[in-house]
Amino acid sequence: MTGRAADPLVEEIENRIARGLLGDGQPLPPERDLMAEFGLSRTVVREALRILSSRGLVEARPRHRPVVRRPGFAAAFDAVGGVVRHLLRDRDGVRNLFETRIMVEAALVRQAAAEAGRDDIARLTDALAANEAAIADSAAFYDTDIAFHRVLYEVPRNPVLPALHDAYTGWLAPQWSRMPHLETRNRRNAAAHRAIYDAILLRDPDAAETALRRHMDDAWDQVQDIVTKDPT
Amino acid sequence: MTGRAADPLVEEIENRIARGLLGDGQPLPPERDLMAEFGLSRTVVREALRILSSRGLVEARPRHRPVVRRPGFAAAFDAVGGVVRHLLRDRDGVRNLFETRIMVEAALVRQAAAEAGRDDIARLTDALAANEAAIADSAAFYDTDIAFHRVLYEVPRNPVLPALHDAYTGWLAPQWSRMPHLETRNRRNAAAHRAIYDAILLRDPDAAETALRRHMDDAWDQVQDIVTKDPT
DNA sequence: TGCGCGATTTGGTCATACCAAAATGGCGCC
DNA sequence: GGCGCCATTTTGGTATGACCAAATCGCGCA
Repeated sequence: MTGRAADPLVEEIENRIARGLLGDGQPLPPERDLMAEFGLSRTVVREALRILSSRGLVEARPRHRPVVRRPGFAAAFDAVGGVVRHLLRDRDGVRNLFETRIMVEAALVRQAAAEAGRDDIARLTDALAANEAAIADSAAFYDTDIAFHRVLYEVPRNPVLPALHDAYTGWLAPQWSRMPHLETRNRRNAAAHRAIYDAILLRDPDAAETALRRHMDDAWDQVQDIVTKDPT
Repeated sequence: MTGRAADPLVEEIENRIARGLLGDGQPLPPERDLMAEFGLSRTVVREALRILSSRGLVEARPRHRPVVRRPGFAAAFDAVGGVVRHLLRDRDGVRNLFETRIMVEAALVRQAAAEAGRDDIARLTDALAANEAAIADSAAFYDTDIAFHRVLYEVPRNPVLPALHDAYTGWLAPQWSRMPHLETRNRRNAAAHRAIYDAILLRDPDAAETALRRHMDDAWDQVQDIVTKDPT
């Protein structure tokens, strides 16, 4: 395919990570050792490290030894961060992404309404209580708001979904943080959360989806005018 | 944050691309020009180019000038390809990813049943007809199968979704291609497509979702035993 | 006008050197 | 004897310069 000299090294390290020879959190061998072992120049070794880093297999903080990361789906979403932030420069990009989030969460609340277990309900209850208790404190409200939504992503027990939630919130945070945080807003959002919660308790997927969509559309209205007057 | 010397250069090129100074498909200036313009060593310039490449902003084929690519959401999914392929090495990874696909497509068929327009229906009709006409030809059936599903991703008019579909099919293709292609299977799958199609025509989201889930679960059964005995 | 071949450009790799930050290890102090 | 501080070593980041091979460009020829 490519024919890069770094490819064999990349592949070898990938294999070692997959086999567990290089465990999670363990530092990679020094670059000079790698060039000795593979007979490659440092240029190529560093090239390989950068590729591994961009794939999320290795975490390369500036002046530190690269650290092995057995990648999870979170690493995957990390890898797209750069592009996505680019796509969020215009309002359409933000809207498109947010629409997919609405779609996903609509599916999630339907699923929660249909098959949430006892423990899922319990965690939803706790998250909602924490959220309502934080209405007066906008910073805390923001956190508990996110936490409430996150519980929805945890219900299906699929590790892709919590990672997706983290990605969504991380990407959209810059937009949302510019939204004015008012107690009346908080109260409104907490009420929306409760509506979703109630519908799930009632095992009513349609009502849950309706409540979720109302909530998300409302949230969109809150930020829309702000996103519009984006500089740059 | 990082303090890399390459960062200013990366940022500058990102800005030029965002501003349109560097148009889509246009080759980037030669590395030697960039080092002259920014007073950086070629090492750093190449580092910057690799970063841009990993972000999908430039397409760097091995021996060619890097080409500017105004990134779309497709580029984003491209960027994750490496990690995802890693995560698909074990059966759980495949299952987790496929489950998200089921969830997304379930949401899509619901939406299609609820609000597909005349043209959407027309394209679904055509795609289904093409699929049924290809039952005897497994290669063609595979293509038209994908095309039928793709129409579902196009209904919401959100560019993220077709890109997601391409990503799904690309990632899962290695697993699916090892599945035996039999005419009886094709007939079964085509029938499932028709069931989904009928439910959409009837404007019945619940029936559409049920048909879709049945179809996808069936598809999973077809590959499950194959995925299991993955050699690595 | 179109094509082919050679000169030039340009990306890929290598070798070396130097710097600064990080890791290391030993020394002295408590 | 244990713990923290400092000098040494290790190691990643960057700069230079050179060479090769492929890609590109341009000139001349048919």
